[in-house]
Parts: sequence; structure tokens; C-alpha cells
Amino acid sequence: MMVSSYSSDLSLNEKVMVTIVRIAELFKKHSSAIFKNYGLTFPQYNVLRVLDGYKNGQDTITNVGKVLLVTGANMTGIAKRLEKNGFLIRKGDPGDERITLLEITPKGRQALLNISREKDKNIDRYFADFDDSEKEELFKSIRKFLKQRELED
Amino acid sequence: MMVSSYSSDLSLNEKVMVTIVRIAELFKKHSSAIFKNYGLTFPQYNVLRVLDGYKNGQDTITNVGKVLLVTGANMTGIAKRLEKNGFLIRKGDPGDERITLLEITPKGRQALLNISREKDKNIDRYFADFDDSEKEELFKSIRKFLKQRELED
DNA sequence: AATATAATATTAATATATTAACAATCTATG
DNA sequence: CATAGATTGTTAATATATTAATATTATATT
Repeated sequence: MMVSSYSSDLSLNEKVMVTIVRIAELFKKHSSAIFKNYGLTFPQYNVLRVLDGYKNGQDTITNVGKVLLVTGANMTGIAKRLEKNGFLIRKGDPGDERITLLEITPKGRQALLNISREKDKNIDRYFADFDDSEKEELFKSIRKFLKQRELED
Repeated sequence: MMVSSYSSDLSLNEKVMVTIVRIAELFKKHSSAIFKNYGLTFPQYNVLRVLDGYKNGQDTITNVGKVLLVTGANMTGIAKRLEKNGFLIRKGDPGDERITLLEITPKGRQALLNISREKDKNIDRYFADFDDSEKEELFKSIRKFLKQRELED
């Protein structure tokens, strides 16, 4: 099987990008498999995670989308499915009738708690061969990487 | 705006994963914007890229899917749309009638050539602040990272 | 040779994602 | 105040993605 022959021409830069995309995809697959047992998909989990970070458990659709890089049209569907399954409720903002507020429910918070341990175990598996200083180094490196590109837009 | 308050509780490990997913998503968005001008989506481009790596420009649906971490059911639709737009053709394998071979067309190869320069320029932007040794270090680090997890399945 | 199992690909149902078009509300400017 | 423009969210069309069910062909086992 010549499965990997095509990658031999890639520049080092492209190899780094391909590897990063691959890690992200593997991570999403593994995480999704965990979340599924609790009735959540990957983006749905992340929406709850953002809401859970606020004391009142609320944020607007637009804000959550900005944090997660999810477009508004896409957020509409994700929020509707989350509401249908009782993980959040949607309510209008009294001060601005254009706005739809999302508020995580107790069921939503509980789901995050239930998922927590398994999720962390999955994450930690990636770091089995890294010591603390290596980890810090890697984080600094990819943060610089991300910042470089985020600022350009 | 308290947009980032939720992330303060994340462990270093989780921060690394979140950052990697974010880089991958940004990269996909930027790449997609380029490919779109040539009539291709991100996964469609990657399928062509795999086929282009073989001298005969051919591979089975299953093999391409394995390389790209795309499920078979998903490959069916992607290949059909690529065929509809003339970037590849589908043909049966004379030796095994279960198999559908994908073969990149001259139009497909030309599209890759046309995209090449812009694609590389986009990639190189991420590395503006990295010298060669830093880059090698980063690559080694994330390769170890990926291998650790790929071997577990 | 007959049949059970495996491999390959497709279809259907549902969720995610993007862009474009739209509707409703808010804000700013004259 | 009136209205032009911006903001917020939804809908529609299309592509991607997963899982489950299915059909077809290959392979293995008896």
C-alpha cells in the first residue's frame, strides 16, 4: 500500500499544517465519541461550555458564535437542537428585542459535570510523553502561531 | 465584553488542545476561501491532492478515505461532486468489481497547479515569526503528539 | 461446491457548516 | 422626528460528516 507516498513532496511548513489539522480531527473524533454518550455533539458541548463560564449562564447567540468561530446561521440550528433536548433555553433580551439570549439549564450544567472526567482523561492521553517544560514550550509555540494569523484578519 | 472569561479555568493540556483546534479551523477557513475561487472545497482539494501523488493518478475510495480520515459514506458524496465538476472520473476495478477507482483528470491536475502558489503563501504566513530550528522543534513536538494518539487505536 | 464471513460502496437520516437573502429592531445623522 | 444604515437572527440551498442499514462481490471454511 502506497498510502503515504503523496506526502513526500510537502514542505516543512505544509507538513506542520497537515499535522495540526490531523491532530484536531482526531481530537474531535475522540471527543465526539465521548460526548455522544451524554446526548451531545462536539459543537453542542462547546456552546454549553461557553455558557457555563458565565455566572448567570447566559450569552447572546452572536457572542457564543464569535468565541467558537461558528457562523450565526449555524448557531441558530445548534441552539435549537440544544433547546429541543433541554440543555439550554432561549429567551429574548428585554432591552433589545433583536437579541436571543441562550441560558444553560441545570441539565446542561450536569451534563458538563458528567462528561468532565472522561474528557480530561482523553486530553491527557496526548501528553503522555511530554514533561512540563516541553508542554509549556509547545503551548508558547502554537500560541505565537495562532496570534500571528488571528491578528491579520 | 467578557468573551474570554470562560477559558481561565482550563488546564494547560486543555489549552493546548483548544489552541490546536482553533488553528486548524482558521487554516481550513483561509484555505477554503482560496480553493473556492477554483471551484473546490477543502475536502475536495485534499482528495485531488492524494490522487495527484500517484503516478497513475488513481486510488480507491476506501484508501483515499483512510489517508484523509474521511468515512466511506462521506467519500461517496465528495467523489460524486468532484466527478460532476470534471476534476476526476470514477471507474470500476477490472480485478475486483466491488472497487470504485478514482482518477484525477487533467482539469484536476491543472486546478492543483493553479492553486499551488496561493496555497503556499497562505501557509507561510503562519510561520512569519519562526526560524528554521524553531520550526523543526515544533514539527518534532506535534509529530510526537500525533503518533502517541494514532497508535492507540 | 456451498455457505458464512469480510470487504467495498451506496443510501437514508440527521447534524454541522457556509453563503446569500431576508426580516426585524436599533442607532445615528440630518 | 424621520429615515438610512447597522446589528441580530432566521431561512434556504448546498456541502460535509457520522451512523446504521443495505447490496454486491470476494474470500475463507467446511
